Amino acid sequence: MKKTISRRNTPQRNIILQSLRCTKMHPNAEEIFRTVRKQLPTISFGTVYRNLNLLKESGQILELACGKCSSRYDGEVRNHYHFFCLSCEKVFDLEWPLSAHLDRQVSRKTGYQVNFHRINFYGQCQKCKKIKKRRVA
Amino acid sequence: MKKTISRRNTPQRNIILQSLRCTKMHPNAEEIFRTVRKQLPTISFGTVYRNLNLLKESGQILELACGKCSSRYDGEVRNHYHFFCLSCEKVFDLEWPLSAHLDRQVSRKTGYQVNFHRINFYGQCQKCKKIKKRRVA
DNA sequence: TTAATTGCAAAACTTTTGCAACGCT
DNA sequence: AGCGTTGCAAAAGTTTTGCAATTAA
Repeated sequence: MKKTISRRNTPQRNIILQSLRCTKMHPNAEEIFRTVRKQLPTISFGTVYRNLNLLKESGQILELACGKCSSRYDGEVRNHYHFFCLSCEKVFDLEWPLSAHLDRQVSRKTGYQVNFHRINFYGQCQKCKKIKKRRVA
Repeated sequence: MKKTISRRNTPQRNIILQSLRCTKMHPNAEEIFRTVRKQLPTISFGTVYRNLNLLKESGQILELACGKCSSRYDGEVRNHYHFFCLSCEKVFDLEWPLSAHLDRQVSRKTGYQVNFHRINFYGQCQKCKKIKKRRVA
């Protein structure tokens, strides 16, 4: 008995979604705003946030929690894991097999209803690893 | 060659740390502020945030990212996984064996230097699962 | 003594919202 | 026409910061 909400097909929404599908940078709302404004110079910050929330609710994008920094968004909705570089703050997609049974296992053991899980890895990306090394030497 | 920073032992810092070690509620900064103020009525919000950041940097507490909601803090620093209830927004510790080799495996495969990982499960806790059922019935 | 820390208030930053105008369907 | 959506600006919520006073070492 899920309430269906009618949604319009606006250029703002389409361009935001396209811009997310065209990048692997996991941009935050401000970066999305700056990108989209090149095509739609009058778009507002409020519209960007409203559409990001709508797209998230309808399952067309993912929102990645990121500690104190602003949320980042991902146009690839097939579940996958992420690596967060603690130095440059970039986020990378991992090609790593999903632990498919994990949700069911945790569900059974804990009694929670588990819908999905996320795995985040933290450390230094290749570039920042090198910079660190150089600094120490 | 890590720079050592001298730290003082202030009642504010101690009480914040104690309050986190005494709870499994994963409170946010505001809840910590309210709790600590019972013992230290003059403590300020700025002091709470500054100490949470210092305690996090020195590895005495964990900060849990939580999407758009404010960060939550955990006094149990032994790595463990969490369950986030999407309905009541509570956070629960999981007693689940750590995937100890995962960091090394991802490191080897990707070339990133992986320091640690987090696994977050999302869904409905026991209580919210029941409420949802009742609503549908 | 002195440098880290505190309390306070203001600022910075992220995200949401009220509202009138606009434009899909 | 009807109502979802937009742009704008103001507000709300979270976290940081400047500064003078305080305090642990």
